[in-house]
Amino acid sequence: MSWSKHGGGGSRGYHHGNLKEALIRAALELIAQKGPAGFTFAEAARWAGVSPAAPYRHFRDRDELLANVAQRGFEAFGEALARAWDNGRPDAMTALDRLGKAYLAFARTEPAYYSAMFEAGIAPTSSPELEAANEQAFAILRTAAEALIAGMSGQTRPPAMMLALHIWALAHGIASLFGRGDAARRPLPMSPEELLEAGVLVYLQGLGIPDTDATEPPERAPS
Amino acid sequence: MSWSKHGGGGSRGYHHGNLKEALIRAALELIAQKGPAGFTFAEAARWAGVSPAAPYRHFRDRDELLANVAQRGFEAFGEALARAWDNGRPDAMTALDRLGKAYLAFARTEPAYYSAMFEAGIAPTSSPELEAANEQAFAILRTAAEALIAGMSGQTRPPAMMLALHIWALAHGIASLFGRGDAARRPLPMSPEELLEAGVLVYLQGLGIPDTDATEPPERAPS
DNA sequence: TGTACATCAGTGAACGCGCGTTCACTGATGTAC
DNA sequence: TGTACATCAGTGAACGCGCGTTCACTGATGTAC
Repeated sequence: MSWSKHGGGGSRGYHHGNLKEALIRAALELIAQKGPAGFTFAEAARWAGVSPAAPYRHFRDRDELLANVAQRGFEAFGEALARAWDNGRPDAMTALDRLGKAYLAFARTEPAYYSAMFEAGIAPTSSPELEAANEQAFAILRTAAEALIAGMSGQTRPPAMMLALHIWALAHGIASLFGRGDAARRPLPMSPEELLEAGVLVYLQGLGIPDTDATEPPERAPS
Repeated sequence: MSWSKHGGGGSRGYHHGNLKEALIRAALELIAQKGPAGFTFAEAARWAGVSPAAPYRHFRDRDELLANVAQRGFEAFGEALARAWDNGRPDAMTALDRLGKAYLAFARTEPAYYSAMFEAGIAPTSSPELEAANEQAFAILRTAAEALIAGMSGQTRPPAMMLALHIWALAHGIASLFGRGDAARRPLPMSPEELLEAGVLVYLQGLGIPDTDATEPPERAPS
């Protein structure tokens, strides 16, 4: 028996047809099951229903496959963040809250991607595509940071880059310490989402956002 | 040739004398070189100059050895943090700054410990000793959080636990994204220490610390 | 102080296993004419 | 529309390797008397 063709009903003859995709999916499945360490080239091939030599037609080695997975991960991550940010609608604070939740949701529902991206020891510069995907995901955070400080005067306005890095680090810290599904998760007296939201609110408060004495009215939604 | 006896001048006969220690040190060395994944029981034994069967006298399996390494790590981590905090002398803000630097310094100078502690997939509850060491290290952060909010009135005082968790998550996020020595480090337009310090300052500002309209005088050090 | 004995800690040989990688190969697909 | 041929993608057998684990064993150490 062979599970080689998961999606679609195409017949699997001598040629697989979409082996590259199948290998990436297999890698994701294996990483999800046993972490980025417990995944081998040979097993990915077996999972795709293909001989152990076949993967070499598509990837130089295990690392190249992993880097590809990480790249896909960053692409999906960037899309999820962009969707959550939704161009800052209806206002930056509301959108930022969604962004934070989307960050944690991604880390939780796509642990395989997340660990390939951040914990597999892959250099973010190991391929131009990976680097680009990485930067594009981070760009969402930067855009959000810029929107948040847009109303501030030059005097009190903090660097957007710094703001973005702080939010990223906090979200990543919470995700990797408390937000994972596996055994390494630490117990927490609240949900990761609550912890992140509270942290970001306090932090923005420290920056003077929302700009309490600014031109725009605060216009808070009820609770 | 055999490097079996690193420290001390004891003779190595049939008995190693301190194999358990030697294996832990070997594991640290191997993890530092190749990450927590690239470390095997057999290689640790070879490193200690001992037959591949010998480690079984001291550890049930690879995971038990890893958990032991993580435990040592948390012990050393807790000590380093406690030393940096120094009971909050001369004041909580100064001590907190040292604490943050000590956190990042540990992650950077002891990457093997750090990854065994946080990235090797070991459950923090996998042994009572590990759990205790873990809690003791976190207790320092909690103590610091309590000292920081000590002067605040019950009205505005935030929960110490939350404060400690936020600082921990931010420090961990920065350490794992930007503070490592290996290839996975991401470039940063400032030092991790500066990023952390700035983040913590903004965060505390958001909480109303230092308590600008409190009873105690601010007493800021120059610069 | 010496001896007998129990316990401890490491030996070394052996096993089965899965991995990474290579190789000449072959079935399938696409394309020029 | 058909045929010849080049290229592509996967085969399957083979290799050397290091790992984890076991086993009966043996040298070293400690202790009772």
